[in-house]
Amino acid sequence: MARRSEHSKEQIREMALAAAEDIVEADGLAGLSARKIAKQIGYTVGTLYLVFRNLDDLVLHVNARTLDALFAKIQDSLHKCRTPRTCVLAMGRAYVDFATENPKRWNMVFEHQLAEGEEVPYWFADKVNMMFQLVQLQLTPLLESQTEKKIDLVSKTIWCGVHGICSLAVTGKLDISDAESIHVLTDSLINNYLAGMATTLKGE
Amino acid sequence: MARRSEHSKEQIREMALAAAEDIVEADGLAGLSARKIAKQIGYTVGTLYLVFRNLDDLVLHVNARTLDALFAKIQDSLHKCRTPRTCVLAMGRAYVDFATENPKRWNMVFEHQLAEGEEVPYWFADKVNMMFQLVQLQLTPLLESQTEKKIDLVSKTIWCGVHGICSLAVTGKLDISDAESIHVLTDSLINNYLAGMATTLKGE
DNA sequence: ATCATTACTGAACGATGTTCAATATATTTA
DNA sequence: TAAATATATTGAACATCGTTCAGTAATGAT
Repeated sequence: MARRSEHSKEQIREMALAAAEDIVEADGLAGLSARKIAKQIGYTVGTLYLVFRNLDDLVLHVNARTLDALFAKIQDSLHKCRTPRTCVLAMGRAYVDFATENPKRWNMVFEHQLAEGEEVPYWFADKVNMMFQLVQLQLTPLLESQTEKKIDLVSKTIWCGVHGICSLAVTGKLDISDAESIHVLTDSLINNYLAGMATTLKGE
Repeated sequence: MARRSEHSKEQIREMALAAAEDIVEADGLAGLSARKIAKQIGYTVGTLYLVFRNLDDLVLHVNARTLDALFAKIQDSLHKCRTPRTCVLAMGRAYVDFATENPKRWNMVFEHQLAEGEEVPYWFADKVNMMFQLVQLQLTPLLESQTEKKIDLVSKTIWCGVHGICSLAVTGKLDISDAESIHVLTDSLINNYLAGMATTLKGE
C-alpha cells in the first residue's frame, strides 16, 4: 500500500475534519469514531494519528471550525442593525439560528470535554472570548461612563443568558424547538435586561 | 457463586447509583464504566443489567437524583427571602452553589444524551419542569395582570439565563470559577431583567 | 540498479457495553 | 433428611472502541 503524496498532510486534515463534521451532524458526538472517519476519507485509522494527536485533538479542531462558522454568522447579522440594542438582538437571533440549523455540531462544542490533565489550548479559548468581545463592542456606546469591569460583566451576563436559552431549547429541555419561539426568549432577555440597566444607570 | 438475597434488587440499585455518583464526581462521565461500578459494589457486570436496562438508564437515574438534590437545595434557599425578587436571587445563588459544589455530577445532567431513538422518560422531564415552576411561583405576585403564557415566558427566560451563566462558568469557558464571582452575574441578570420588566409593565 | 526515505497500513492491545448459558445457592417438595 | 425446583449471580464471549507501531510499499536520491 501507501499512495505516497496523493494528498498533502494539510489536505488529509481537511478531509478528516469535513468527514467528522458530516458524521457528527448525522449521529452526534457519540456516533463519531476514528474508524468511521478513516473509512469515509479512504485512509486507515493509523493515518489519522499522523495528522492529529488523538481523537480529542480532532474533535477540538472540528469545534474550532464550528466556532468560526458561528462567529461569521453572528458578524454577518450586524450589517442590518443600527442601535446597540437591535444589534445585540440580531446577534442573539443569529446565535439561535446557527444552533438550530446545526444542532449536533453546535452541541458538541459544549458537550466535549478534555481529559483531566489536558488544558484547553489558548487559540481555542480565544475563539470563545471573541464572541464576548463582539457583544461588548455593541454595548460600549450604552456604557461609556462605566468601568471596563462593569462592561465586561454586562456583556458576559447577556451572552451567557442567550447561550443558556439556546442550550436548553436545542437539547429539548424546554417544550419549544423552532427558532422563532426561541427568539421570543432571547429577545425578552436582551430587551428587559437592557431596559433594567437603563433605569439603574439613570438612578445613579 | 451467587450469594442469594444478600441484597434486594432495590438495595443493589441504590448501591450502584451511589457508586456511580462517586465515580462521576471523581472522574466525570467519561470515567464511568459498568465494570467500575460493579467492582465498587462487589458484584459483576451482569448484575447491573438485571437492575438497569443499560448504562444509559443507570446514568438517567443518577441524573434524576442529582436533579432531586438540586431541587431540594433550591427549595431550602426560599426560607430566608421575603420578596419575589430576593427569592429568585436566592434561587439563582443556590443553583450556582450546587453546581460549583458538585460540578461533575451537575454537568452530567446536561452532558449526557440518550441514543437517537430513545425518548426522555416523562418522570425525568417532569423534574426539569418543576424547576421552572418554582421560579414561576415566585414571580406570579409580580405578574398577576399577565397571561399565563407571558408568565411562563418570563420564568423560562430568567432560569435559562441563570443556567447559561452557571454552565459556562463551571465548564471553565469564562475566566471565573469561584461561586462568589458567578453570583455577581446571576444577580445582575435577575435584577436588571426584573427592573426592565417593571418599566415595560408600567408603560402599558 | 541500488539504496534511503517516506507514506501508509493493519494487526495487535486493552478497555468498553451488552448478552446469556452455566452455576451455585435457597426454597419447596417428597 | 434428600431430591427437586426455583432463583440470584456469574463470567466468558462478542463486537466495537482509541491508540500504537513494526512492517511494507512506493517514491526520490545516488
